[in-house]
Amino acid sequence: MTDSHVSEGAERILDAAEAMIRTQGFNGFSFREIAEAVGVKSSSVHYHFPTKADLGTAVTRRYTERFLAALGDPETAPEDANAVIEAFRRLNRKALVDDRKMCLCGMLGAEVADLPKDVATETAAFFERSVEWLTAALSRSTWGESAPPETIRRTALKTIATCEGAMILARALDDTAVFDAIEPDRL
Amino acid sequence: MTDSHVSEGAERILDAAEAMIRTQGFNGFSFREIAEAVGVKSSSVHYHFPTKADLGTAVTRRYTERFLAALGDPETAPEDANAVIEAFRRLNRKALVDDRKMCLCGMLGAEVADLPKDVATETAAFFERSVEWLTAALSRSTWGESAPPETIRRTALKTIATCEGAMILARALDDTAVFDAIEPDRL
DNA sequence: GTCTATAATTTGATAGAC
DNA sequence: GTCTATCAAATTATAGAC
Repeated sequence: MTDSHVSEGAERILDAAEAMIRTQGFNGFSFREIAEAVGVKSSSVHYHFPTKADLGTAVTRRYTERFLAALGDPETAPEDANAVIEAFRRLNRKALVDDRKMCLCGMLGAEVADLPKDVATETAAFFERSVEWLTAALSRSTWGESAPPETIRRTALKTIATCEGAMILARALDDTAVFDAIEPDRL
Repeated sequence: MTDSHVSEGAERILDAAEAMIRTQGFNGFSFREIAEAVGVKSSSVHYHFPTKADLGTAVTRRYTERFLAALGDPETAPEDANAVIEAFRRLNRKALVDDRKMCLCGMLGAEVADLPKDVATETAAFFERSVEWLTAALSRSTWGESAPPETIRRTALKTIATCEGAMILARALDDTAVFDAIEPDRL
Protein backbone atom coordinates (compact mmCIF):
# COMPACT_ATOMS: atom_id res chain seq x y z
CA MET A 1 0.00 0.00 0.00
CA THR A 2 1.14 3.52 -0.78
CA ASP A 3 0.44 6.57 1.37
CA SER A 4 -3.31 6.37 1.65
CA HIS A 5 -4.06 9.92 2.73
CA VAL A 6 -3.02 11.52 -0.55
CA SER A 7 -4.84 11.14 -3.87
CA GLU A 8 -3.04 9.76 -6.90
CA GLY A 9 -3.21 13.13 -8.63
CA ALA A 10 -1.65 14.86 -5.65
CA GLU A 11 1.04 12.19 -5.58
CA ARG A 12 2.11 12.89 -9.14
CA ILE A 13 2.22 16.60 -8.38
CA LEU A 14 4.48 15.86 -5.43
CA ASP A 15 6.72 13.76 -7.70
CA ALA A 16 7.13 16.63 -10.16
CA ALA A 17 7.63 19.22 -7.43
CA GLU A 18 10.24 17.13 -5.68
CA ALA A 19 12.20 16.63 -8.88
CA MET A 20 12.15 20.34 -9.66
CA ILE A 21 13.08 21.53 -6.18
CA ARG A 22 15.95 19.06 -6.13
CA THR A 23 17.43 20.50 -9.31
CA GLN A 24 16.28 24.12 -9.40
CA GLY A 25 15.60 24.97 -5.78
CA PHE A 26 12.43 26.29 -4.19
CA ASN A 27 12.59 29.55 -6.15
CA GLY A 28 13.30 27.74 -9.38
CA PHE A 29 10.00 26.08 -10.16
CA SER A 30 6.51 27.34 -10.94
CA PHE A 31 3.00 25.98 -10.70
CA ARG A 32 2.82 26.03 -14.49
CA GLU A 33 5.94 23.92 -14.87
CA ILE A 34 4.57 21.41 -12.40
CA ALA A 35 1.26 21.36 -14.22
CA GLU A 36 2.90 20.75 -17.59
CA ALA A 37 5.00 17.91 -16.20
CA VAL A 38 1.91 16.23 -14.79
CA GLY A 39 -0.31 17.03 -17.77
CA VAL A 40 -2.85 19.27 -16.08
CA LYS A 41 -3.46 23.01 -15.73
CA SER A 42 -1.89 25.12 -13.02
CA SER A 43 -5.27 25.73 -11.39
CA SER A 44 -5.51 22.00 -10.77
CA VAL A 45 -2.22 22.13 -8.92
CA HIS A 46 -3.60 24.95 -6.77
CA TYR A 47 -6.63 22.79 -6.05
CA HIS A 48 -4.41 20.18 -4.38
CA PHE A 49 -1.92 22.62 -2.87
CA PRO A 50 -3.36 26.12 -2.48
CA THR A 51 -0.03 27.90 -2.05
CA LYS A 52 3.57 27.27 -2.95
CA ALA A 53 4.33 26.98 0.77
CA ASP A 54 1.72 24.20 1.07
CA LEU A 55 3.29 22.32 -1.81
CA GLY A 56 6.80 22.76 -0.46
CA THR A 57 5.75 21.60 2.97
CA ALA A 58 4.06 18.48 1.61
CA VAL A 59 7.03 17.60 -0.60
CA THR A 60 9.48 17.97 2.27
CA ARG A 61 7.32 15.93 4.64
CA ARG A 62 6.98 13.08 2.16
CA TYR A 63 10.70 13.15 1.40
CA THR A 64 11.53 12.92 5.10
CA GLU A 65 9.11 10.05 5.74
CA ARG A 66 10.42 8.07 2.79
CA PHE A 67 14.03 8.75 3.75
CA LEU A 68 13.52 7.51 7.30
CA ALA A 69 11.45 4.56 6.11
CA ALA A 70 14.31 3.54 3.82
CA LEU A 71 16.73 3.72 6.74
CA GLY A 72 14.49 1.42 8.74
CA ASP A 73 14.26 0.96 12.47
CA PRO A 74 17.52 2.08 14.13
CA GLU A 75 17.03 -0.77 16.61
CA THR A 76 17.65 -3.23 13.78
CA ALA A 77 20.70 -1.37 12.46
CA PRO A 78 24.06 -3.18 12.28
CA GLU A 79 26.15 -3.46 15.42
CA ASP A 80 29.18 -2.28 13.47
CA ALA A 81 29.18 1.53 13.65
CA ASN A 82 30.95 1.75 10.30
CA ALA A 83 28.17 -0.28 8.72
CA VAL A 84 25.61 2.11 10.21
CA ILE A 85 27.34 5.10 8.65
CA GLU A 86 27.75 3.18 5.39
CA ALA A 87 24.00 2.50 5.28
CA PHE A 88 23.28 6.20 5.71
CA ARG A 89 25.84 7.09 3.08
CA ARG A 90 24.47 4.54 0.62
CA LEU A 91 20.99 6.04 0.81
CA ASN A 92 22.37 9.47 -0.02
CA ARG A 93 24.46 8.01 -2.82
CA LYS A 94 21.33 6.46 -4.26
CA ALA A 95 19.58 9.85 -4.22
CA LEU A 96 22.53 11.34 -6.09
CA VAL A 97 23.25 8.57 -8.59
CA ASP A 98 19.86 7.02 -9.28
CA ASP A 99 17.83 10.22 -9.24
CA ARG A 100 20.73 12.31 -10.52
CA LYS A 101 19.62 15.01 -8.14
CA MET A 102 20.60 16.82 -4.99
CA CYS A 103 19.16 15.77 -1.64
CA LEU A 104 15.89 17.73 -1.32
CA CYS A 105 16.74 18.98 2.14
CA GLY A 106 20.33 19.77 1.23
CA MET A 107 18.96 22.07 -1.43
CA LEU A 108 16.35 23.57 0.90
CA GLY A 109 18.88 23.84 3.71
CA ALA A 110 21.05 26.09 1.55
CA GLU A 111 18.03 28.28 0.77
CA VAL A 112 16.52 28.06 4.25
CA ALA A 113 16.75 31.79 5.05
CA ASP A 114 14.48 32.56 2.10
CA LEU A 115 11.91 29.77 2.52
CA PRO A 116 8.31 30.06 3.74
CA LYS A 117 8.32 29.41 7.48
CA ASP A 118 6.61 26.02 7.30
CA VAL A 119 9.00 24.74 4.65
CA ALA A 120 11.98 25.89 6.72
CA THR A 121 10.54 24.09 9.74
CA GLU A 122 10.11 20.85 7.78
CA THR A 123 13.64 21.16 6.45
CA ALA A 124 14.99 21.47 9.98
CA ALA A 125 12.86 18.47 10.98
CA PHE A 126 14.53 16.36 8.28
CA PHE A 127 17.96 17.04 9.74
CA GLU A 128 16.81 16.67 13.34
CA ARG A 129 15.29 13.30 12.61
CA SER A 130 18.34 12.21 10.63
CA VAL A 131 20.51 13.11 13.62
CA GLU A 132 18.13 11.18 15.87
CA TRP A 133 18.26 8.12 13.65
CA LEU A 134 22.06 8.09 13.46
CA THR A 135 22.36 8.79 17.17
CA ALA A 136 20.05 5.90 18.01
CA ALA A 137 21.74 3.50 15.60
CA LEU A 138 25.26 4.47 16.64
CA SER A 139 24.40 4.35 20.35
CA ARG A 140 23.55 0.67 20.19
CA SER A 141 26.60 -0.20 18.08
CA THR A 142 29.61 -1.77 19.72
CA TRP A 143 31.53 1.46 19.11
CA GLY A 144 28.73 3.59 20.55
CA GLU A 145 28.42 1.61 23.76
CA SER A 146 31.69 3.06 25.00
CA ALA A 147 31.47 6.49 23.34
CA PRO A 148 30.25 9.63 25.14
CA PRO A 149 26.89 11.01 23.92
CA GLU A 150 28.48 14.21 22.64
CA THR A 151 30.90 12.19 20.52
CA ILE A 152 28.02 10.20 19.09
CA ARG A 153 26.11 13.36 18.28
CA ARG A 154 29.14 14.91 16.59
CA THR A 155 29.62 11.77 14.55
CA ALA A 156 25.98 11.90 13.47
CA LEU A 157 26.23 15.58 12.47
CA LYS A 158 29.49 15.01 10.62
CA THR A 159 28.13 12.01 8.75
CA ILE A 160 25.19 14.04 7.47
CA ALA A 161 27.30 17.09 6.65
CA THR A 162 29.83 15.03 4.73
CA CYS A 163 27.07 13.44 2.63
CA GLU A 164 25.40 16.75 1.81
CA GLY A 165 28.70 18.41 0.97
CA ALA A 166 29.84 15.45 -1.10
CA MET A 167 26.65 15.71 -3.16
CA ILE A 168 27.28 19.38 -3.83
CA LEU A 169 30.87 18.72 -4.90
CA ALA A 170 29.95 15.77 -7.09
CA ARG A 171 27.31 17.84 -8.85
CA ALA A 172 29.38 20.99 -9.17
CA LEU A 173 32.30 19.01 -10.58
CA ASP A 174 29.90 16.87 -12.60
CA ASP A 175 31.61 13.69 -11.42
CA THR A 176 29.86 11.03 -9.38
CA ALA A 177 33.23 9.52 -8.49
CA VAL A 178 33.85 12.55 -6.29
CA PHE A 179 31.08 11.37 -3.95
CA ASP A 180 32.72 7.97 -3.66
CA ALA A 181 36.15 9.51 -3.09
CA ILE A 182 34.78 11.22 0.01
CA GLU A 183 34.55 8.36 2.46
CA PRO A 184 33.23 8.63 6.01
CA ASP A 185 35.57 8.36 8.99
CA ARG A 186 36.47 4.86 10.19
CA LEU A 187 35.35 4.44 13.78
CA MET B 1 44.08 48.96 -3.74
CA THR B 2 40.81 47.30 -4.64
CA ASP B 3 40.14 45.42 -7.87
CA SER B 4 41.03 48.09 -10.38
CA HIS B 5 39.26 46.69 -13.40
CA VAL B 6 35.74 47.15 -12.04
CA SER B 7 34.05 50.49 -11.40
CA GLU B 8 32.80 51.39 -7.95
CA GLY B 9 29.20 51.20 -9.09
CA ALA B 10 29.70 47.73 -10.48
CA GLU B 11 31.39 46.73 -7.23
CA ARG B 12 28.36 47.69 -5.17
CA ILE B 13 26.13 45.75 -7.55
CA LEU B 14 28.34 42.72 -7.07
CA ASP B 15 28.11 43.15 -3.29
CA ALA B 16 24.31 43.13 -3.41
CA ALA B 17 24.14 40.25 -5.87
CA GLU B 18 26.53 38.14 -3.82
CA ALA B 19 24.51 38.71 -0.65
CA MET B 20 21.27 37.76 -2.39
CA ILE B 21 22.60 34.67 -4.13
CA ARG B 22 24.09 33.49 -0.87
CA THR B 23 20.72 33.63 0.87
CA GLN B 24 18.14 33.11 -1.87
CA GLY B 25 20.00 31.26 -4.58
CA PHE B 26 20.49 32.20 -8.21
CA ASN B 27 16.78 31.94 -8.99
CA GLY B 28 15.86 33.92 -5.91
CA PHE B 29 17.00 37.42 -6.78
CA SER B 30 15.97 39.95 -9.41
CA PHE B 31 17.58 42.91 -11.10
CA ARG B 32 15.07 45.16 -9.38
CA GLU B 33 15.98 43.88 -5.93
CA ILE B 34 19.65 44.44 -6.68
CA ALA B 35 18.86 47.92 -7.99
CA GLU B 36 16.87 48.83 -4.88
CA ALA B 37 19.61 47.60 -2.58
CA VAL B 38 22.18 49.70 -4.41
CA GLY B 39 19.89 52.70 -4.85
CA VAL B 40 19.66 52.78 -8.64
CA LYS B 41 17.22 51.59 -11.31
CA SER B 42 17.29 48.09 -12.76
CA SER B 43 18.35 49.42 -16.18
CA SER B 44 21.54 50.70 -14.54
CA VAL B 45 22.27 47.19 -13.32
CA HIS B 46 21.81 45.91 -16.87
CA TYR B 47 24.27 48.56 -18.06
CA HIS B 48 27.01 47.00 -15.93
CA PHE B 49 25.92 43.38 -16.36
CA PRO B 50 23.76 42.87 -19.48
CA THR B 51 22.32 39.52 -18.45
CA LYS B 52 21.74 37.63 -15.25
CA ALA B 53 24.33 35.11 -16.42
CA ASP B 54 26.91 37.91 -16.77
CA LEU B 55 26.18 39.11 -13.26
CA GLY B 56 26.30 35.60 -11.81
CA THR B 57 29.59 34.89 -13.55
CA ALA B 58 31.18 38.08 -12.27
CA VAL B 59 29.97 37.47 -8.71
CA THR B 60 31.30 33.92 -8.70
CA ARG B 61 34.66 34.96 -10.15
CA ARG B 62 35.14 37.69 -7.57
CA TYR B 63 34.12 35.36 -4.75
CA THR B 64 36.64 32.77 -5.89
CA GLU B 65 39.48 35.28 -6.21
CA ARG B 66 38.80 36.72 -2.78
CA PHE B 67 38.50 33.28 -1.22
CA LEU B 68 41.83 32.14 -2.61
CA ALA B 69 43.46 35.46 -1.77
CA ALA B 70 42.32 35.03 1.85
CA LEU B 71 43.84 31.55 1.92
CA GLY B 72 47.16 32.96 0.73
CA ASP B 73 50.00 31.21 -1.01
CA PRO B 74 49.87 27.47 -0.27
CA GLU B 75 53.69 27.53 -0.22
CA THR B 76 53.54 29.59 2.96
CA ALA B 77 50.89 27.38 4.61
CA PRO B 78 51.68 25.71 7.96
CA GLU B 79 53.72 22.53 7.98
CA ASP B 80 51.15 20.95 10.28
CA ALA B 81 48.46 19.40 8.07
CA ASN B 82 45.84 19.89 10.77
CA ALA B 83 46.64 23.59 10.81
CA VAL B 84 46.21 23.71 7.03
CA ILE B 85 42.75 22.20 7.29
CA GLU B 86 41.93 24.44 10.23
CA ALA B 87 42.83 27.52 8.17
CA PHE B 88 40.50 26.39 5.40
CA ARG B 89 37.78 25.64 7.90
CA ARG B 90 38.17 29.01 9.61
CA LEU B 91 37.64 30.87 6.35
CA ASN B 92 34.39 29.00 5.76
CA ARG B 93 33.32 29.60 9.35
CA LYS B 94 33.90 33.30 8.83
CA ALA B 95 31.65 33.25 5.76
CA LEU B 96 28.92 31.57 7.81
CA VAL B 97 29.21 33.50 11.07
CA ASP B 98 30.33 36.98 10.02
CA ASP B 99 28.26 37.23 6.85
CA ARG B 100 25.49 35.01 8.25
CA LYS B 101 25.25 33.46 4.82
CA MET B 102 25.90 30.28 2.91
CA CYS B 103 29.10 29.85 0.91
CA LEU B 104 28.29 31.32 -2.52
CA CYS B 105 29.54 28.28 -4.36
CA GLY B 106 27.93 25.85 -1.96
CA MET B 107 24.62 27.48 -2.85
CA LEU B 108 25.41 27.52 -6.59
CA GLY B 109 26.75 23.97 -6.43
CA ALA B 110 23.38 22.73 -5.20
CA GLU B 111 21.64 24.55 -8.05
CA VAL B 112 24.31 23.78 -10.64
CA ALA B 113 22.08 21.75 -12.97
CA ASP B 114 19.83 24.78 -13.49
CA LEU B 115 22.50 27.49 -13.82
CA PRO B 116 23.57 29.34 -16.97
CA LYS B 117 26.52 27.47 -18.44
CA ASP B 118 29.12 30.14 -17.58
CA VAL B 119 27.98 30.35 -13.98
CA ALA B 120 28.14 26.57 -13.65
CA THR B 121 31.66 26.62 -15.08
CA GLU B 122 32.79 29.28 -12.60
CA THR B 123 31.21 27.32 -9.77
CA ALA B 124 33.17 24.22 -10.77
CA ALA B 125 36.30 26.37 -10.99
CA PHE B 126 35.85 27.47 -7.38
CA PHE B 127 35.89 23.88 -6.19
CA GLU B 128 38.71 22.84 -8.52
CA ARG B 129 40.90 25.66 -7.29
CA SER B 130 39.98 24.94 -3.68
CA VAL B 131 41.05 21.33 -4.20
CA GLU B 132 44.27 22.55 -5.80
CA TRP B 133 45.02 24.88 -2.91
CA LEU B 134 44.42 22.22 -0.27
CA THR B 135 46.34 19.63 -2.28
CA ALA B 136 49.31 21.97 -2.61
CA ALA B 137 49.26 23.01 1.03
CA LEU B 138 48.80 19.46 2.33
CA SER B 139 51.46 18.06 0.02
CA ARG B 140 54.17 20.17 1.58
CA SER B 141 53.02 19.48 5.14
CA THR B 142 54.90 16.93 7.23
CA TRP B 143 51.87 14.63 6.99
CA GLY B 144 51.64 15.06 3.22
CA GLU B 145 55.27 14.27 2.54
CA SER B 146 54.61 10.62 3.29
CA ALA B 147 51.03 10.38 2.05
CA PRO B 148 50.07 9.06 -1.41
CA PRO B 149 48.67 11.70 -3.83
CA GLU B 150 45.26 10.00 -3.93
CA THR B 151 45.02 10.19 -0.14
CA ILE B 152 45.89 13.87 -0.24
CA ARG B 153 43.27 14.52 -2.89
CA ARG B 154 40.61 12.65 -0.91
CA THR B 155 41.50 14.63 2.18
CA ALA B 156 41.14 17.86 0.21
CA LEU B 157 37.75 16.84 -1.20
CA LYS B 158 36.51 15.70 2.19
CA THR B 159 37.63 18.90 3.89
CA ILE B 160 35.66 20.99 1.41
CA ALA B 161 32.61 18.73 1.51
CA THR B 162 32.51 18.75 5.30
CA CYS B 163 32.65 22.55 5.38
CA GLU B 164 29.87 22.97 2.82
CA GLY B 165 27.66 20.39 4.49
CA ALA B 166 28.31 21.84 7.93
CA MET B 167 27.17 25.24 6.68
CA ILE B 168 23.94 23.74 5.37
CA LEU B 169 23.24 21.97 8.64
CA ALA B 170 24.07 25.00 10.76
CA ARG B 171 21.71 27.14 8.70
CA ALA B 172 18.91 24.59 8.47
CA LEU B 173 19.06 24.00 12.23
CA ASP B 174 19.59 27.73 12.81
CA ASP B 175 22.48 27.01 15.16
CA THR B 176 26.01 28.17 14.49
CA ALA B 177 27.30 25.78 17.14
CA VAL B 178 26.47 22.93 14.77
CA PHE B 179 29.24 24.10 12.45
CA ASP B 180 31.73 24.03 15.31
CA ALA B 181 30.56 20.61 16.44
CA ILE B 182 31.54 19.22 13.05
CA GLU B 183 35.32 19.12 13.29
CA PRO B 184 37.67 17.98 10.53
CA ASP B 185 39.55 14.70 10.79
CA ARG B 186 42.81 14.74 12.76
CA LEU B 187 45.65 13.68 10.48
C1' DG C 1 26.34 55.99 -16.17
C1' DT C 2 21.76 56.75 -14.93
C1' DC C 3 17.23 57.66 -16.07
C1' DT C 4 12.07 56.89 -18.04
C1' DA C 5 9.39 54.02 -20.50
C1' DT C 6 8.11 49.91 -22.23
C1' DA C 7 8.01 45.33 -24.30
C1' DA C 8 7.21 40.44 -23.75
C1' DT C 9 6.81 36.86 -20.63
C1' DT C 10 6.07 34.52 -16.32
C1' DT C 11 4.62 34.43 -11.74
C1' DG C 12 1.33 32.91 -7.69
C1' DA C 13 -3.25 32.90 -7.09
C1' DT C 14 -8.60 33.23 -7.66
C1' DA C 15 -13.53 32.84 -9.66
C1' DG C 16 -16.68 30.17 -11.56
C1' DA C 17 -18.36 26.67 -15.18
C1' DC C 18 -18.61 21.73 -15.82
C1' DG D 1 -11.10 17.36 -9.75
C1' DT D 2 -10.23 19.71 -13.84
C1' DC D 3 -11.07 23.26 -16.86
C1' DT D 4 -11.17 28.38 -19.00
C1' DA D 5 -10.40 32.85 -18.04
C1' DT D 6 -8.41 36.27 -15.67
C1' DC D 7 -5.74 39.27 -12.46
C1' DA D 8 -2.13 41.97 -10.37
C1' DA D 9 2.40 41.80 -9.81
C1' DA D 10 7.03 40.62 -10.98
C1' DT D 11 10.41 39.10 -14.28
C1' DT D 12 14.50 39.79 -17.80
C1' DA D 13 15.69 42.78 -21.04
C1' DT D 14 15.90 46.81 -24.49
C1' DA D 15 15.45 51.68 -26.61
C1' DG D 16 16.51 56.11 -26.25
C1' DA D 17 16.77 60.71 -23.64
C1' DC D 18 19.90 63.17 -20.62
